[in-house]
Amino acid sequence: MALTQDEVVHTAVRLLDDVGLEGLTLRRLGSELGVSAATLYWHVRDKRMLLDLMAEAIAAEHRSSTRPARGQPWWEWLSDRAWKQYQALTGHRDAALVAAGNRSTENSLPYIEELIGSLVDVGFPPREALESILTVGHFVLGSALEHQAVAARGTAGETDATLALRMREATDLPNLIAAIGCESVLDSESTFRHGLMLIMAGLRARHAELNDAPIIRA
Amino acid sequence: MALTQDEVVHTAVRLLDDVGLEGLTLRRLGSELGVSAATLYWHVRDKRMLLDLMAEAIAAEHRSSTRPARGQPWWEWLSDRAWKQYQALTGHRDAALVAAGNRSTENSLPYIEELIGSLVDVGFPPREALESILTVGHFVLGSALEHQAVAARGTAGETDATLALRMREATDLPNLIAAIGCESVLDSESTFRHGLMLIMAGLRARHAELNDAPIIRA
DNA sequence: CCCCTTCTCTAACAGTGTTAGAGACGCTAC
DNA sequence: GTAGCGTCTCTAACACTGTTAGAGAAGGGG
Repeated sequence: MALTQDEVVHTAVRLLDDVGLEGLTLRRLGSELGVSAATLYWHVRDKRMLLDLMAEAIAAEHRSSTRPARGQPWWEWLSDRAWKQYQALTGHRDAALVAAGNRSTENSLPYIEELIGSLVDVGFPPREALESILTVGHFVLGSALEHQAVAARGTAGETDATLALRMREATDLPNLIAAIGCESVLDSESTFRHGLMLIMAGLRARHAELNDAPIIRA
Repeated sequence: MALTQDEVVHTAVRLLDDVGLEGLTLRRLGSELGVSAATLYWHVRDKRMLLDLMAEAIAAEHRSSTRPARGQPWWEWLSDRAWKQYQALTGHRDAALVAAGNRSTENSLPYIEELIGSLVDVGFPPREALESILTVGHFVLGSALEHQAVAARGTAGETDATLALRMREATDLPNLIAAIGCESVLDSESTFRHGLMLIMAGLRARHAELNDAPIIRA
């Protein structure tokens, strides 16, 4: 049976997990598919386009529950969406880097439309809803990027442990040492959750400012 | 006079502004310095290391006022730091991408130490101060990345205007259209400011929770 | 049967990061 | 002065990359 674009994209994602972004070469992907590298150009215009499709496939993995469940507070729902997005990005090796260079196609627009709708429904003006969703998205991307940069640093170069050790020896970084504490190293997941909490707190404050104040409400 | 590493890094940054990350090749950089490509390997171990040094040089551009001015609220000071960092990243072409792939050296540790110190001084526990600063950093990186991705999309491929136009024709994206409004396109600077405002609001709420409540409550 | 679309191939091109090894420059020690 | 030595730069090449031109196999419809 003839090779299809979906097949190319999906085995490209699987190959990315194995060999990382640097190892993802068209010849390698071709041999994975039992096909020459040139053949891939029949299914995909560019390597750039392939990466775009990959980024979209990864982002679409966890796209669900585009509306809050019944009785679920909107901030919990939004937090959950951000968390899923973060998981999708950190779940595949170097996926954040792929998404970073990505020029997003317009396939994500309906999804964003639904997100905005949910925030508009609870009282945010459309413009502000969009800006807030973008804010969450930027935070997610930056966090995933940093998470994977740390991971990449671990494989090659000096590990985090030695870095932490050197810090402990330095007496001129008291606050940093106090921040990391006795635990070996700061894990990026708790940092992500903290940041998400901050943004949600800001969003709720803003929501109260917008909706409670004008309408005299108890 | 012999070439120095600083010279290499700085003309590399200048070259990046001209030709972008894709155009930044070692041979091109060499010819810019009147030197062969192989020579650069005397001053720099890798291309990866060169990029790391460039990212650090760019990040260090706007590093100043590591403490709030007298009488300046801490959140305004922190906002300003984030804004300067954002400017440094968006001020150089593709700088966010360079910073994204960067394995950060430890030169930034003293800077982070000072930032934490300023937040600890106003009553944040060290751990939370660090996580909050990282949160701001991730948001800045993600925002800069998206800003430059949009810019790159503008040069090659279909422009934002046509994209916006197509959206306007679609009747199934009412909220998105309402969000963008009659203005041509959403500018990333105002989105950044909005996100920053959200994080600062969250931070202030958390600050109140930490410092005011315990006195009254427990 | 022949044409035509769809898919895949081989061969090559221009360019990349990177390395080995050979020099040129300037300083210091005899 | 000159021999030696570290510092810096060169040429030539290697292995690889994305990408393209053009040739060919497979199979269905006139």
